[in-house]
Amino acid sequence: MAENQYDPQKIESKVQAHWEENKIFTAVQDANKEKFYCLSMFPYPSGRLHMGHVRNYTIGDVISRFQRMQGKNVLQPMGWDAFGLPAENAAINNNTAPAKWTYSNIEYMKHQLKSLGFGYDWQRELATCKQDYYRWEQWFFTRLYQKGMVYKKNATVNWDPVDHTVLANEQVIDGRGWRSGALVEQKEIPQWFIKITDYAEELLADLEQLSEWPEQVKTMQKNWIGRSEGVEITFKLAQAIANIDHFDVYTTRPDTLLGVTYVAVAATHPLAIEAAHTNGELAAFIEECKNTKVAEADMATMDKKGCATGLYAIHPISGNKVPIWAANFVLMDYGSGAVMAVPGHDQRDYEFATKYKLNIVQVIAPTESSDEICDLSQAAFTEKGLLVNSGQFNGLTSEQAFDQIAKELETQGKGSRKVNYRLRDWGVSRQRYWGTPIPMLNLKNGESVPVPEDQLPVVLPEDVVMNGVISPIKADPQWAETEYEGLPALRETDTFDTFMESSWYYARYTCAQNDSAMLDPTEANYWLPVDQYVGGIEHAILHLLYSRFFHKLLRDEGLVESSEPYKQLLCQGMVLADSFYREDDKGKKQWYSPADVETEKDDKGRVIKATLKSDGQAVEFGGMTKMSKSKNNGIDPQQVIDVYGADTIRLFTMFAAPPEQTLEWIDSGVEGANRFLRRFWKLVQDHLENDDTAALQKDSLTNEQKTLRRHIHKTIEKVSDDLGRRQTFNTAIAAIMELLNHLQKASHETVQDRTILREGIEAMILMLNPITPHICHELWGQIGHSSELAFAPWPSVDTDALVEDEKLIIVQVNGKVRAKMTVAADTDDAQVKELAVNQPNVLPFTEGKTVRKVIYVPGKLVNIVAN
RNA sequence: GCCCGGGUGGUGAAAUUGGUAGACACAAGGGAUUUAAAAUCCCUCGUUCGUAAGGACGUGCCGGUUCAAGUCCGGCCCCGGGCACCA
Repeated sequence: MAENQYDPQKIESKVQAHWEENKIFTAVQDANKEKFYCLSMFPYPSGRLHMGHVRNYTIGDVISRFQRMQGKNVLQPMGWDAFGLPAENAAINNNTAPAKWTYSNIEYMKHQLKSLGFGYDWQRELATCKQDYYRWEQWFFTRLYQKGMVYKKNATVNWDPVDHTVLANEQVIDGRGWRSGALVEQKEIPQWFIKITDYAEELLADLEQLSEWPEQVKTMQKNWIGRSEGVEITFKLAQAIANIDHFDVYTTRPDTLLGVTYVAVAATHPLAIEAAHTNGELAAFIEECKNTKVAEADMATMDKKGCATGLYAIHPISGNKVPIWAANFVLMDYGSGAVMAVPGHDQRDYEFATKYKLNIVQVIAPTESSDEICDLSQAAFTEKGLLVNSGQFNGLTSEQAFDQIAKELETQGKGSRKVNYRLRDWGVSRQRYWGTPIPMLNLKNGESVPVPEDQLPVVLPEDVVMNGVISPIKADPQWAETEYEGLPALRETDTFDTFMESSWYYARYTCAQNDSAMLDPTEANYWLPVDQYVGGIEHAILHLLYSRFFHKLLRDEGLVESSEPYKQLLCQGMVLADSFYREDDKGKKQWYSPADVETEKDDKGRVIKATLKSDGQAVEFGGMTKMSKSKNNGIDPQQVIDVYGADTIRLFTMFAAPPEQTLEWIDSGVEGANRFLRRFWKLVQDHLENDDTAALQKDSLTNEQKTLRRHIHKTIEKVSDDLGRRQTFNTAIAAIMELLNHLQKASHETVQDRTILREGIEAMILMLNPITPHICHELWGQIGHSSELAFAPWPSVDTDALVEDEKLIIVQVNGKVRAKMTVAADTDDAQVKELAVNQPNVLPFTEGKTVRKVIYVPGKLVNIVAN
């Protein structure tokens, strides 16, 4: 009997060994099969897998195995997004080196991935922190430099004035440095940029080709790129200052130009800085503006403040003098660092003008209104309309005025039409250690040149000591010293943004071991583009946009032929968990794992009280947020794997919710998934006790047998559609569960009964294989197959089995269900309506009323309209 | 603040093109089996009125379109993601 028990640990290690020995998931080019490249976003090796990883990689594995059963040549690789900030912090906390910490995490997480039974081609494994990977990124960057795609300019960073270091946005908490507690300042430092804006138009236009991407993601990208048509206008200064006699602004509403009553420049704009030399108030204001975080969300929500510069500009059309203000909401890094202000027709300008008592002039009147005056006492009028108070342009519509004013400015040489993008060039410099060294040299004469190809890679030393403040390669002056054409030169000590590595890893997998080129064109062009990409929705903009951009750069370098990297995209919803913290005196938050916290919830499920189990004292509730290292709310799947096995956690994860939906993790329910697998196991064992079967006699089936076969084939039809087209794994599993319920209740008295039961069992094994491959592999062998289940063809639907003799029709009166009736499938429409109207449960609701209309939705529903 | 999602029983969810709201599970309650427990099997399970048949109400809130709305439209509320140096 013991042999008959479902023992996941035993089965899973056996089956995983079988896959490994037989190299089932090793992918090689094959001209006879259609290729299918399935990719899941690679993990940051943070230490252990969390539920978000399990969800992501199970989805990818289900799709890969499903496609393999469709006869495709499947490539599914895995690797490590190994550079990044957490390694530096962990190194400090654990008194180790980032490299050592990272490699040991990779080792552990790789073991976890293998124990979950994911079918990866491990021969293609890569880690971005290894020089055989990043050397090609360095090489490619120098190519981009030579093409003029790379430039250096000043950009703003968060500066910790105590630690003398640059902070990531995440390291700024309530405006203070997370270690020092010092008020963070904005600082301008020189950084490298890649001209993604050169590709803005193509990145926008090519979204059209991505028919298998979620609309939501395409909309987000489109809005991020933010194409607008407007006019760039030159304002002359009334009086030049320090050789500056003009500046430019960009507007999408040139029709409101005559409503400009002031202009606003960034606090760090040269005009503001020059004016501050003789204006103490302004100098103080500029100083104050330094104490904001650089994140856009902070800029948008802060109080809008300004200070008059004392300078004036000449309005390009009216010739009036308008004051120039410095304002904290104008970004120097974006556009020209100056904006024109139309308080009558822009809400932000309106609020600013009201606060500082600046003029508000109406120049647009509502089209529909007979009265040309609109009420500007409460808010700006921001819609388009007819021009007023605009001299020669009065009476024009906003659209006509756009053209006329643009034309006038162009004629006078004071402006021109311009297409503008919200998208900014990609700043790739980071002042951190654990990243790819930027392959540039700084010469004595101030020039910068790329590291010559024969000196690549610039290797990052791995055996270092972190002091938590300064990057080890910045701390060691000798590291940077080198020569260029016989002259002393200093290496760049900044490293790349880690988005650089994740922007091209999908391509490198096609030839991960190649040490003679970035990409092998025959491999890359065989496998690319990725057919299915799976990853978290939180990457919908930045990673996916950078990656699309990089693909176009690779194309233009002649390394790939396609224009887009990812054909189909599935954005899995995040796995969320409660988060809890305590704040210390400095305001620094200490996060506690939900596993260590006891909560009380109100009747709406909101947390009203939370206490730490270890000391019984209160902790603050930080909301339900995405599982992450930084909030310490990742739930470790290892315990579930240890207790129930990989198949159970895979099944439960896929069953809990549709893949795109946010999932609030609760582990009750895991038990149910395991129960299902045990029932499935038992069904097969019971069948094997008497598996005497014969060829199916389709024309001598009883009604019960016909019904069971219809269940089997309807399930195959639904599961094929759910796994293939809809990618709703939860409903596929529900359908298979229903089928198990039917098979369990089915008779196995006759040979014919057992033959149909076996048909159902085989279909179940095949359909569950993508989701729970270990148990399926084992049962496939037990029922007598010697073929490899991973390559078994997907079951096909017998359309004869689907035919139904009768249909269930719902009968409504005025939209409310009053009866249900079963009619023969060939009953004609008039007869169905007649039957419906005369249903005993219908008559009381139509009595005394006139039947106005009878609507029949064929095969489904009759609605009788009566009053 | 801006952009993108989401909100359905005690819980996770289903309803695919506007056509039976709650499939499939979890939890709970009741029963069978067992010396006992585990495991397994059976039944009940949106709220409410009713002995029952059946009725009324019900998909975050308010309003609209339609024979028919969880689904479409308008306005709000709440929750989550992203906002360019977390990955």
